[in-house]
Amino acid sequence: MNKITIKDVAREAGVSIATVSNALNGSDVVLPKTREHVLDVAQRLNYIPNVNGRQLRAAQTRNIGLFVSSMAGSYYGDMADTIHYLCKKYGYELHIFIVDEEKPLLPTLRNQSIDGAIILFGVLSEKDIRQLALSRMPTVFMDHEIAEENISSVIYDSYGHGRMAAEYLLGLGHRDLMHIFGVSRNYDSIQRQAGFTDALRDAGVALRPENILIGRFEQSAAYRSMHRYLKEGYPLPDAVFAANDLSALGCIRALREYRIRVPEDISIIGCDDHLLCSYVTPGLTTIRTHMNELGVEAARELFRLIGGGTGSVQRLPGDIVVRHSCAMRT
Amino acid sequence: MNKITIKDVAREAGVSIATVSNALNGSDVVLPKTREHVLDVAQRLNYIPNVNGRQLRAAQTRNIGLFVSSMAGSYYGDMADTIHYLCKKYGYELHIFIVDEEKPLLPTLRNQSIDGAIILFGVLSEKDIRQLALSRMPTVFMDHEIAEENISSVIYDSYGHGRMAAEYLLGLGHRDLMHIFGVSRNYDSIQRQAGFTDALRDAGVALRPENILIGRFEQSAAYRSMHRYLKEGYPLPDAVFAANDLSALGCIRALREYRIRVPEDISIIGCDDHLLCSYVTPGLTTIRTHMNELGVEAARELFRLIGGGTGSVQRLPGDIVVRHSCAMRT
DNA sequence: CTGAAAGCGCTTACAG
DNA sequence: CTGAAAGCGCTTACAG
Repeated sequence: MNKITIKDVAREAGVSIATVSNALNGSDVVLPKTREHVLDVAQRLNYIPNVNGRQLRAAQTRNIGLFVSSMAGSYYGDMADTIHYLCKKYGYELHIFIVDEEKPLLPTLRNQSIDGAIILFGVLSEKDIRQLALSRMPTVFMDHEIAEENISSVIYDSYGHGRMAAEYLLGLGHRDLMHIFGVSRNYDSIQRQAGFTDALRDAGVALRPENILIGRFEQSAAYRSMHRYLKEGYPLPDAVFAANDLSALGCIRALREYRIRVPEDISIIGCDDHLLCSYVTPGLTTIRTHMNELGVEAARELFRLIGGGTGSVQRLPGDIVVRHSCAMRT
Repeated sequence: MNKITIKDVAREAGVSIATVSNALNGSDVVLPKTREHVLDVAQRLNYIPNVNGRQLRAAQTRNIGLFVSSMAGSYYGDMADTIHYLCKKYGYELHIFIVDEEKPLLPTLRNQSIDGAIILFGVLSEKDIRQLALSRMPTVFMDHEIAEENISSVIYDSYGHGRMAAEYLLGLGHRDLMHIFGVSRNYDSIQRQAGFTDALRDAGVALRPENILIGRFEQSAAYRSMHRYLKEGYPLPDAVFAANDLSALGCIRALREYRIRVPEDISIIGCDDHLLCSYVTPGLTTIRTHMNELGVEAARELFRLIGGGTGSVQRLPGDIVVRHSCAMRT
């Protein structure tokens, strides 16, 4: 068990630990010759600085924390890579944490092992937020809207996505619409539905209350909801806006079992532009939400905050990717 | 900037910092009454223990590190969730790090901010491995075979996967086979190819050298290789074993452009059982590698090592998921 | 049961 | 340019 510390290096090199520290940290006060010697010894002893010792004393950690609810399903993976890439570019390490809903997030956030945080998902109470604001820890939220001195959010324009879907379907001549809703307390879900229903209302088009199904952003839940809907004999709508692509696919699966053709009998538009969209048949028309750009903007925003900038809210617009799951009303 | 330390709590509660520490850590030496009082004060002051202070002193960190090359593409995301779940169950925190190929991995590993590591991907030199062995840090590798006192590996039986694919295709009557290779220095790639070619050799079936194409585990690379193969007018093989599902899909895309039908004209088997397999048409027959179980086993193995167990090598067998991309030779 | 004190490994003014 | 010393926030023997 060779636990080499700065002391060992100092002794071996015949200098003080202060000099070792200075040499190692590239401080230019130390004589080049001394420096090289220290570096040599450190290398030879396989010296690895202890982060805890360093961080206990140092003002900054050069670590960024990324907090995610889950890494599954290819949603956040790409984004994590993107954020990691940017952190590296700015000279920071990225630590990814999967958030445990039962465990308070705040302690980890305020641990002072990180200089800033990007929260892709995390439940914080009002009180937590107030504390976070007081702590001055630069933080970027991606799961809802908030702005404080040291807190920004970089989010999807989910309200806009909802409107966009509605307007696209209306433009194809559809009038009897349906929405596959996501998750009740999810900000994007709520916003997408709001945008969708507002656009219908603005166009003077009624939405049957039974035409809002629960999809929970999952294939299976959307499948079950749609299946039940058809089984109970409700009239088939003209078109469906699903809160995400997976639930659109679940919906299509149920329709297929009833021999209802997409897009001949019903049009479907999803949201996200998931990898699957271009693989399935028919290709799924969807709203591209630019997930990676969201990651890029979040990282940039975090570094702006770390650099002393003040919090703001940023919304990323989406656009429609037309494939083959929507058709003009005949 | 309210940075509350154990000192503040001690002062406010009118006790020593030792007592605060004991109260907070649930040590039963402290009088219940004192304990509650301290806990109250800590709560009121929003005290959050500093991890660095603690870890500098404490023997264990209760942290596990997971090292991944990339989180993109839905490969490792599910596994990360699985491992996180198990860590939680064992009372450990999981820190996920995306490995930077240019940056030495060893320092992070030996940081002593973690009690153990699972390495899904990481380049370590012979010397690094020796040091790792000396450091006694419990470590589980998933990207190649290795066993030391404190080091285990839990890996796919990739050689077996290759054999399995070959035997399945031979069993369908195919004799002119092709392999879409993955990445040259990847352990699983090499093993899959070895298993495949050994099985052919054992069956006395020749493999044309030009029938090993480069797929790099990617759709696009496999597409390009297959496209070039067809363009140059080589005879169409009976069946293809692709090193993973994505490259199988790239291969299919190229075939489709040449109006070659799967499985009527050519059979294709992939590897992994990626989410996509059941979505594409035709459904992709593949070798299920049980990625999640691999994660489960890796975590279990790590905790066994942490508990004092000694290193071993564990291989997970795969099995064939039959869909619609392979047919009997007619 | 409680507290004074040492020490974990490091950085950073401050002397020299 | 170099070193002695203080101190970051905590835990843990050790006295009392």
